[in-house]
Amino acid sequence: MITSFAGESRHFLDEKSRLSIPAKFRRWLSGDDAEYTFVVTKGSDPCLVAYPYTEWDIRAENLLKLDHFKKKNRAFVRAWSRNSIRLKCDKQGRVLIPQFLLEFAGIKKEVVIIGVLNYLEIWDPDTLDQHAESKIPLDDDYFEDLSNIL
Amino acid sequence: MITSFAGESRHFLDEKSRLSIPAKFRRWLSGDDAEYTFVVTKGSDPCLVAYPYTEWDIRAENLLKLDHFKKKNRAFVRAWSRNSIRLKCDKQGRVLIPQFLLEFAGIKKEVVIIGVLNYLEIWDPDTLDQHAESKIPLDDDYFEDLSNIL
DNA sequence: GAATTTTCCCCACCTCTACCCACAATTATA
DNA sequence: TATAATTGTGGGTAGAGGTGGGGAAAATTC
Repeated sequence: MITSFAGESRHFLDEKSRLSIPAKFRRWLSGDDAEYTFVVTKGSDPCLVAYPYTEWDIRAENLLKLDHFKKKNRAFVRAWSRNSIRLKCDKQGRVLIPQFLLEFAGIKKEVVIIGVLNYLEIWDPDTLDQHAESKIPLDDDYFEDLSNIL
Repeated sequence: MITSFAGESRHFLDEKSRLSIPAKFRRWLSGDDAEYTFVVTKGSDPCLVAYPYTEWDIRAENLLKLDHFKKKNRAFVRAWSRNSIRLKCDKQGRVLIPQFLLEFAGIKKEVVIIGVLNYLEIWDPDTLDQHAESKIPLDDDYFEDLSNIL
């Protein structure tokens, strides 16, 4: 069994741009570790993604194996790494998300946090609505592929 | 778990050409060691690279294994070694980077410091933009290869 | 050996972070 | 249902971090 997130919740950035991580997610993110450390980065969709630190670390270890004499690899690792921010909740369970990440996701005040299996997604509500509206067509072929794994 | 750098931050050289190493990177660079010693050298890209001393040492050990009867190897090791400068932060967490290294990276006043897993990169912002813009094409084939390790 | 330059320690200042406390709202428990 | 515990949010404040600059010590040059 994997540690998995589920559900969503709605929050607000406070005056100081701090974001409360919902308590249930917070515990999942950090495991039993009381440090509440995790990694936030840009998602493939216009949202932010938060990994438990252990998840991120596995990826980092793998990227270390890439041949750094190849320019492509250096470029990829650089891009991947510079957007990944290691965050720690304060004693109230809040984190300060860097401005450039908030801007990337178009987050102003209101925020939707979605648990997606082994990571969290952090969305601006409007962006999320639009994104969901532009319904990606899930056709028969797609479900046929899915049926192999579900 | 590895000590790994992530994220980036922006700094300025002060009047005396001193560069503040961001506190979070500083701690990672030097491990538990309070001496804040690390090694800076020319990167493979037009930037400077800073290794924790232990990381640099591993590389040095590996280079020792090269066959020194081969001219190419001697030339490479010589170039690599003469550009590697051991630096120590002052009590304010700043280092004085030699002029020839600043020139190599085209650094004038503003600086971007990027954490890349097991080392730091130090860039001139404009150079970095151009370098990122000249997007090394990361095509589908590339990501297909990547998916094996991520 | 004197003069100049370079390096590095120290102090000062301001900003930003993260701790602390507070409290309302919600959820859990008796 | 009443009470207690947890959670989300607000805001004050101490301290850490980044930057600037004076001046002593060390190194270099003349």
